[in-house]
Parts: sequence; structure tokens; C-alpha cells
Amino acid sequence: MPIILKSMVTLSEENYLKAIYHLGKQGVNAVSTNAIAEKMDTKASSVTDMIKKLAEKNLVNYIKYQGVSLTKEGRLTAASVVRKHRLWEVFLVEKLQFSWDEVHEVAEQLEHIQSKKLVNELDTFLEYPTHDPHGDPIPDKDGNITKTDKIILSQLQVNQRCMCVGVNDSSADFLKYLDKHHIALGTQIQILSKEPFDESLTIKVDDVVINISKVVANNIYVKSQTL
Amino acid sequence: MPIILKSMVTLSEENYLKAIYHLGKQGVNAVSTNAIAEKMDTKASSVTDMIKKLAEKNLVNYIKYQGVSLTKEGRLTAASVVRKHRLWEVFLVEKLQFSWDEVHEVAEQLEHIQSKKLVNELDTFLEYPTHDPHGDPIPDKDGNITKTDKIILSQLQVNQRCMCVGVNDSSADFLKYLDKHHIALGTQIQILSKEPFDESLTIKVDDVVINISKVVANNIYVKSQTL
DNA sequence: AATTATTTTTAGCCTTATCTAAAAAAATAT
DNA sequence: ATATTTTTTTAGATAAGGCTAAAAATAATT
Ligand SMILES: [Mn+2]
Ligand SMILES: [Mn+2]
Ligand SMILES: [Mn+2]
Ligand SMILES: [Mn+2]
Repeated sequence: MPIILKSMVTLSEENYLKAIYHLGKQGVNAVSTNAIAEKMDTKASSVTDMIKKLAEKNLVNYIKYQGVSLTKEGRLTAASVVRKHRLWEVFLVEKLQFSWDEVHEVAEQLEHIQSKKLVNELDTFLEYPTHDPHGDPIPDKDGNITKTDKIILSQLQVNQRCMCVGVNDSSADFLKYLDKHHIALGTQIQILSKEPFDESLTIKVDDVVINISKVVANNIYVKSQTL
Repeated sequence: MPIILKSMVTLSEENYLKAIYHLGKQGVNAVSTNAIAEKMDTKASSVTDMIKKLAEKNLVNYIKYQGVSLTKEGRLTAASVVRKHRLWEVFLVEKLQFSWDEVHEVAEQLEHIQSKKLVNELDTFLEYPTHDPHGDPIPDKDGNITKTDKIILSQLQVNQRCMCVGVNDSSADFLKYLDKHHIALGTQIQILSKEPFDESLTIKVDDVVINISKVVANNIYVKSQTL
């Protein structure tokens, strides 16, 4: 029989908790089996199995057929994984010359390394960053995040100015698209016009005028500048 | 059916290859099942099972009842794991304020992170270290190590001077013992006398005279100074 | 050479994390 | 209010990696 240390959480369990954490953020507090299965690219039956294990360990609240929500302990564990993921992403970009489209896969592995000292020292080494390379907030030791008031670019009015502060889609393809058009965190953007037909936008990025589709505009977070 | 990328090696397989690599270094080329089991704190039957898998993947040469040896590919894989382990140990000590007795457990986890870019950039970031915090050599990209001519402290003659360049036992207990007596890599040591009865040594460490047992002397690697 | 001891392998079982297919419950549509 | 569709759960299988106990092979003694 393997020695079980104070509520050990497996790598797989951590990934489920993280998925529930992210899905739960989007408003509702009861996350469905199917939503988890889709997010994790697995089958609903596998999700049900795992949910039972997590409920047994008091990491989620679970009532059959009614979805799950994280307990306090589950939320803290998930936040810790997210914290590690984002700190490592900062490390990779700031110290190891990774670009923002290359960090995610590696961070998916690094987020499971268990060592409190490692996380704390990494945080210190990076000088306590508050956001990762995609503009996402880094939870603190207690799992708290300071949410900033960012909005989706497509919601701005014509002529408004704003600054890019994050992305909704962190896929390499989208990030490389943004690179190509010189859009990065901190980039100034002005809405020049909106096409009524397909809701595409003409925007000015650092004095260069470009056209972006509605889909693109839906995936860029900005902070509106004072008019 | 999971997609198998070009000869995927699991975490467990990596650990077995590493154990065989380390056991193989000590002279003989055929490593016994029991030796692996002991080193990995597992059972001989589990070792036999795993050896079969590794042989199937052409990572080890295996003849029933006659032990195993690494193939070229197996040795390269093992060396890559050792390279990562030692590079991470350097990182933890040099950048994250870990002491040399705290790094091993974390490096055991970090050594399995898969990303060529990560290893290469880490190597660059650390300015291409050749040895880890315990004085062990770091294999290069091709798995080659430059072996230095270090000897065991207990083999020196009375009155000889030397410099500590490594340890044979990397356990936290032993490393803390060395800390307590101010012995670190680079420390100058002179043999003052050897007790015939128990082969304990009286040595001078930076002008301080101390006594160390034969066991301790057997686990300190030194480079002899010109007489 | 025969016996005993040790090492290694095999056989069978267990746990974790998956899957497919079928059953049950809940949600939606008629 | 029924019937149909969708979602969720259960049942049964599988693969990886581990274990114990027994069998087989090798090594060491008498
Ligand atoms: Mn990420
Ligand atoms: Mn991110
Ligand atoms: Mn180590
Ligand atoms: Mn080391």
C-alpha cells in the first residue's frame, strides 16, 4: 500500500480541477459533465468516474445529474495549479526567450511540479508578476486574483482608443496572427470603422491601418482609454 | 488508441533507463535485475516486466537471466534525463536560492519535462555549466561527459593537500553534515593524520582542524593539489 | 555430482485512468 | 401529457505499472 501524504492529488486530478475552475469562472457555479469532457478532450463517462473520486476527496461538490462545483479546498488546489502555470509562462518568456505562442504546452507540464519552495522562489525571482504573457492574472498564494476591468475589442465604439491587455484565445495560431499584425500586450489600438455586414473592424495599430474579422475582435481584450 | 509520437518514452521508463545508466557507469556493462530493483526501491518482478518493454522499444539489450545494458538510443535517452536533472539543479541553486541539499527531489520531477527548446534555453541561461551543485558532470546534447580525474578523499596520503570537487553521497543528511563543517565544492582540505584503528582522518578545512570518519572520507571527491 | 541458496522470471491480482456500449434520468418537443 | 432527444451514469474492458507468491534458472556449497 503506497503511503498517502496529506491529501495527495494526482496529476490527472489536478487537470480536472483546473478545467472545472476555468469553466466555473464563466458565471455559473454548476459545471456540467459534458462541458468538462469537451474541455479536456475526453469522454463523459471518464468525467463521471473522476468526479466521484474528487467528491470522495472533498475537492468538489457533486450531486448526481446536477453537475459539480469546487469546494474551498478544490478551488485552492486549482488556483495553485493555475498560479504555477502562469508563473512558469512568465519565466519562459522573460528569462528563456520563449515567445508567447510557445509557452503553453511546456507550462502544462511544469504546472504539476510539486514544491512550495520552488513556486515561492520562482515568484520572487520573477519579481512578483501579476499577469502572465497572455494578460491573464496570476493567483496569489491564497488563490486570490485581482480582476481588472477588461472588455472585448468588438464591444468598443467607432473612434474609441484602447490598449490591448489580454487575449481570449491563447492558441498558437491566434497569437502568431497577432504577432504578424504587431498586436501585443500594451499595443495602442483605435477603432476607425465597423462594417455592418460582417462586423469586421478597421483599426489603427501603431499608425498602421488594418482590417480584422469579428472573430479576431472577439478574442482581444482591451482597456478603454479615457475619451 | 493514443497517438504514439516517434518512440515515446514514459516517465517510468525514463526512470528505469536512468537507473540502468547510473548502475552501468560503475564498471560492468550487464546490470542485474536485483540491482535495478534495489536502486529504484521496487520489486524484481516489476523490473523484469519493465525491462521487457524497454527491450521491445530497443532501448536496452536483454537476454533472459543475464541482465541488461543500454542500447545507443537508450543511453542517449538516459543521458538526456541526467542532463536535465543536473541543469535544473544548477538553476535551483544559482537562480532560486536553493541549497545543495534541497534540489534533488525537485530535480527528480523537473527532469521529465519534455521540451528540447526548454533544455537548450536553460543551458544558455545558466551559461553552459559543466557540473551540477554536487560536482557531477552535466552531459552535453549528445550525451557526452568530460570525466575529470577526481579521487576519494580517503585515498590521499597524510600531509597531502586537495580541493573538494564532488560528493559520492548526495543525501540531504550528508550534505548538511558537510555544510556544518564548512566543506563545499572548492574548499581546500589538508590531511593531517590518519587513525590506524578506524581509518578516521584529522583534516584541516580552511584553517580549522576537524575529525571525520572513514565513511565521510569515502564520500568526498577531491582533486589532489601538486605537492 | 548432488544439494542448497540465490536470482530471475512467470502467473495472477490490484489500482488508476481511460474507453465503448447500454441503461437511466433529465430536458425538450409535440 | 407523451414522446423524443440529450445528458449523465453504469457496466464491463483495456493498458500501464505495480505487487505477492510460486516456478524456473543460475550460482554456490558440500
Ligand atoms: Mn497557458
Ligand atoms: Mn497563459
Ligand atoms: Mn540529484
Ligand atoms: Mn546532483
